[in-house]
Amino acid sequence: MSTPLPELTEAEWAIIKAVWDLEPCAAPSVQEHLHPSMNWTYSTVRTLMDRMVAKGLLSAEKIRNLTLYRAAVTRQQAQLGELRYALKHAFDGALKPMVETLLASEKLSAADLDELQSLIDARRKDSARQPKSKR
Amino acid sequence: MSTPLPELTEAEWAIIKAVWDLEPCAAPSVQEHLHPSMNWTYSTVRTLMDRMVAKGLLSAEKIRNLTLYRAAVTRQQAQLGELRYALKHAFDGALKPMVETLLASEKLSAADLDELQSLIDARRKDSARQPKSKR
DNA sequence: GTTCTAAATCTACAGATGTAGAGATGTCAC
DNA sequence: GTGACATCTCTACATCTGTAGATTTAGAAC
Repeated sequence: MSTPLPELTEAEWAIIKAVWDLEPCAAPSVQEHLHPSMNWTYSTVRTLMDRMVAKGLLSAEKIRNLTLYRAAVTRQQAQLGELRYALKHAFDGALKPMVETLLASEKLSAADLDELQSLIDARRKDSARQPKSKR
Repeated sequence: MSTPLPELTEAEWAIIKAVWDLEPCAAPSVQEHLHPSMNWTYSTVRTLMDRMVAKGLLSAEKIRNLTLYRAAVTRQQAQLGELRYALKHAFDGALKPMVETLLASEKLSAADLDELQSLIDARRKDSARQPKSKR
């Protein structure tokens, strides 16, 4: 737990998703991969990627005149970072209102609800196995 | 469908929460209210608030030499904006993985799980009453 | 009216972000 | 070694964000 869960900008999300798909990869590949959706030039992509390396979101390894990039945070970590941000600021850390808002705002099929149901059930078993951590 | 759900920075969250608490209110009150936690000067608070007015997050009404501020987005809207951002970028719009991550990452008591349970049940009833499609 | 003061206005600046052009350099093919 | 091409490096600039000092103004108190 060194890095304190990142929050990414939209541009950074686009880049890191491409990197997750392509890694290890060079900047030109990422640029090509994103070109249809983002229309960014090589320079733009490269600048973003280097700034992300500086921030610890990507790692770069230089081989000859080629720079290979890799993600330095996992998808899980990035997802969690975003969730935590919302949880902390929009909901003052209270999980239930957050889930409530989520459930209320999205259209969910009965099947979706079933799946959520089983997530909760699974969770319940876990807690049973490992009784209340602390209180 | 007026404002397309906002995303707020940390500073903006601090301000708008104060405004929700105090509105209608003048900038000095907000500054005082936040001083213990944020330690911002009046200038800082005022600048932030005026920028938020420009963005449509707050509204301002000038009375004599006093400017009264109000929130221009509801707590719900702001919360949803944050959730929508996470949902869209971190989870590509897929709700279930998002809830799953949330449940997996937070420590939840049996009581919490019960509450989530009843949220889902309530949701299920709604869907039943108003079968799929519009809402 | 002069002073005090609360509130406002104006201006500024550093750092982050989005975006990209221009030029340098390494590599391969002859 | 000369080109052609791929890739990199450097620099730039506008906008947004966090932060705040300096100056001005409107109203209150004498």
